[in-house]
Amino acid sequence: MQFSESLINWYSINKRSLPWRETKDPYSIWLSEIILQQTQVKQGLPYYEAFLSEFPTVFQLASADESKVLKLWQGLGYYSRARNLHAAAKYIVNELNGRFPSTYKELLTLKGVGDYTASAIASICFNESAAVVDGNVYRVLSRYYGIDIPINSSKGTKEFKTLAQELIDKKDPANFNQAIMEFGAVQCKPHSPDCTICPFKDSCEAFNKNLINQLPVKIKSAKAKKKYFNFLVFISGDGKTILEKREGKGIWQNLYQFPLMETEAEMDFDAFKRQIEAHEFAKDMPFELSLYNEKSVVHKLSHQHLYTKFWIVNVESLKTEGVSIEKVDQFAVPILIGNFIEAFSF
DNA sequence: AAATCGGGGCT
DNA sequence: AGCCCAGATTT
Repeated sequence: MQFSESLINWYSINKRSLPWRETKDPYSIWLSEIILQQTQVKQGLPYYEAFLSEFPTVFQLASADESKVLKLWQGLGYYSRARNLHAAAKYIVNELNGRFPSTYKELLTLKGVGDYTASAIASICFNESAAVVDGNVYRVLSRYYGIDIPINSSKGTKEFKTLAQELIDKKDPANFNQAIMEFGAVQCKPHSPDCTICPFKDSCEAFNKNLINQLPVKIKSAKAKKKYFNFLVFISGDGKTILEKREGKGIWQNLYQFPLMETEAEMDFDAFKRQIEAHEFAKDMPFELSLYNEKSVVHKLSHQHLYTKFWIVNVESLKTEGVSIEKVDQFAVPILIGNFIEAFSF
């Protein structure tokens, strides 16, 4: 039996039961693929259910406000996915009359849809022989064929795509693609896979040369930089606080946060009080400062470690409009802020 | 080619 | 602490 055939056979026996495997509706598949980018099934599953329930078709998604889409996405991370999902939905409804793109090439024109996602939708929904190459596929192919080209080098990206495209079962691209990914997720796991029960143990290069733990090879990324975040949690006498929308570049675009003061180092109470006394907002505005967390909350992102303190600033009244405290939980916020709001409960 | 963009889970 | 996850986009 050929590699592809064995793989599909393995899949038919071992595949997990997942909601997006019960449909070929391109909108549903698209939604699942965007949610699952760099996201484990367990984490993405409740979001998939929530989105499909709130927005059953691309038309409802297109009609929604972005703020609502981001609120539903809250906690999942990589928020450009939500913004691009929404923009693409509007494009499909307004420019394509709601007709979903049906080829790899057309799918690539959607915001947030790259090589992997276009291949996934084209194969699963439209039977196109476009090979997917995700983290699972890199791992399975690099081990089975003993390929040590770094998977995140430009050469590696091309080579693995070419190899996957050669292997794909053109009679059943949908099942081949899902089979190789599922095999990577369930059997050919990153850490200590049980190779003794693997159907490919006889022909797997990495297993037979004892290279399972060396493959795949990946170029290391730079270490995360430390940042020091100080959030000002205003509380006014009439029960309001301040939330600001994050604009421009950087993390958490279009999400809300308490006014942020970033510092070069961790701030203690006296130093921070002096700093904000000198700040614009404090002019003719008496305030009482207290520190919510003496120990910084460390929020770890891929490229930043955020050392965070929440400063409670009690004032009589706000200079700006502000937000009623009971409405705070209607805003989409980073989970770092959301956790604070939940714990503090005003 | 390298950096950026989240958050959770696992070792 | 380091690595991975049904990657895409920008620099």
